[in-house]
Amino acid sequence: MLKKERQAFILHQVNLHNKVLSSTLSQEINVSEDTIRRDLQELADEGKVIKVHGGALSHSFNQIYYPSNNVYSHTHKKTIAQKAASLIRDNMFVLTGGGTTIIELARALSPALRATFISGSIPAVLEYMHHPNIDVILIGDKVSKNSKITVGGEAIARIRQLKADLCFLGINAIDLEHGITDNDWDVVQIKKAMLESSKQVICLTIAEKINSIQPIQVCGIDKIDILITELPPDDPMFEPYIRAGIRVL
Amino acid sequence: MLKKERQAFILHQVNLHNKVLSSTLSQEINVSEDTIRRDLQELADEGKVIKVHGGALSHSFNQIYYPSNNVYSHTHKKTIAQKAASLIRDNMFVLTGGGTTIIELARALSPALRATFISGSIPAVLEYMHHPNIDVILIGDKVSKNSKITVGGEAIARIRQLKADLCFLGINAIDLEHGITDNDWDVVQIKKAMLESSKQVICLTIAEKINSIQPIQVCGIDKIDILITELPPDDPMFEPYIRAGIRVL
DNA sequence: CTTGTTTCTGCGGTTTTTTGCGGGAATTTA
DNA sequence: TAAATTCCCGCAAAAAACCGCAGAAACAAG
Repeated sequence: MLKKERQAFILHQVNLHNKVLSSTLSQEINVSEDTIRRDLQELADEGKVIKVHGGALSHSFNQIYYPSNNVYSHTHKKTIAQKAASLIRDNMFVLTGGGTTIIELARALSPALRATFISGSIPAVLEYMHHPNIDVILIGDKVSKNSKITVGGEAIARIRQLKADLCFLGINAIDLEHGITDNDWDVVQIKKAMLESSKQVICLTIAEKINSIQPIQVCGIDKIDILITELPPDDPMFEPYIRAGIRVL
Repeated sequence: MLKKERQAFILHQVNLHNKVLSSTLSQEINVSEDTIRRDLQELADEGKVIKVHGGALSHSFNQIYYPSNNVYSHTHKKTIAQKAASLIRDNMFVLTGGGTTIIELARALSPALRATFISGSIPAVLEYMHHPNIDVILIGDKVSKNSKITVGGEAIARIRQLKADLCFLGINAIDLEHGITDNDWDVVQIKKAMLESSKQVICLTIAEKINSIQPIQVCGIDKIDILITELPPDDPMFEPYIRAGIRVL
């Protein structure tokens, strides 16, 4: 069998099944695994396949990746994400909501981190999936198209069964008197369940949203353990919150 | 034998078999391999064949095996998706797996369609979310990074609670004797649960995967109600499947 | 028909390509 | 952490390609 012919066959298999194993191919074509590996390397150099440990993947399958950079207050959210990521230790169970700040958190995670992330947010799960050492648990239920998270009784029941180490919530409004508030009934129910099911509750928000109010309450400020914004923790804005027992980062 | 005559014969062989070996040609025509090589070189310079180490290939070879299209068999999958979409009626409950064909199905849905889609595939759910009148139910559990669907006992238990009208499965291999087969244990478990939880099972695949085998069995062909490929249903390839009681579209 | 020229072909020797294999490094998995 | 895969590097053997070259064949013209 000619080399080109063999490579064509391999490419065919990759495109057909989205993945191939070097061992299987070497048996099918009756050549050594080294040869297969060299072929895969060449095809990968030409951009025809994606070479991975043990075989290769189809390029088209993995290409659902969108770098959304034009997010409001993007740099602010990045600094928030950095601070939040520093709280996560190996082998922790982390419960997260949705929202752009959480997405940034997902991107800020160290590749070396080994942890389990649980979320009902589809964009967040997409990001977690790209990390090498993170286990991702998706909470199922009806998908809310606005917020892109799963909502409903089933999701809440699943969350109630958990006891996570950390819970990260991107919040829309926080105020001393009314606590965390939001504007979507279903999402609020999920957030409520999440913060009840976690040992520590960490709220992420840009400073703009501090001291603002939305129609529906998620919880009082007494439930919050840590508050993270893009500002340094000694900003005078935070004084009343710190007095209320919240740690600010 | 004249040189021109010999080259004409070689070209004929190349076009006939899509490939020739210098060694066999030299035996057939009774000339030295050097002569064959010189002939192939000339034909290659004229653009008649593609010379490779050990022989030569026809141009159609490259057209067949190196498709210029970005996504492999993309147009095929679109026609499959069209046929599949035509089966869905308003107010149906539809269970779907993952894979590129299912993504195409999601994109082929009429904006006017009102239905409920249930899936554990994250890319598929992303597509369903974009539709105005579709309710999306996400099946939760641990996320398999390879296949981008949720897998595990929790997901299977949720699927078992359902009885959907239709179940669409993108399949990787189907064969009369071995039925539907696949190569990922967890995914196979999910697919098994899905086809048990649906009144009708519809398999989507490009025709190339017909009569191929993968290591793990999903189900026998008796479980399949409808089979959809890009080919017309009267293609002789389908005869044994139709005799086995499968409706082909 | 002969002769000089050009083209073609096979052959020996050298270079390049391809492939399998051994062993150690790196990575994954249990 | 240890065991098992898989990868990577270099080597060696086999196959194929390349390079001249010389003899054979073809061709043109006197």
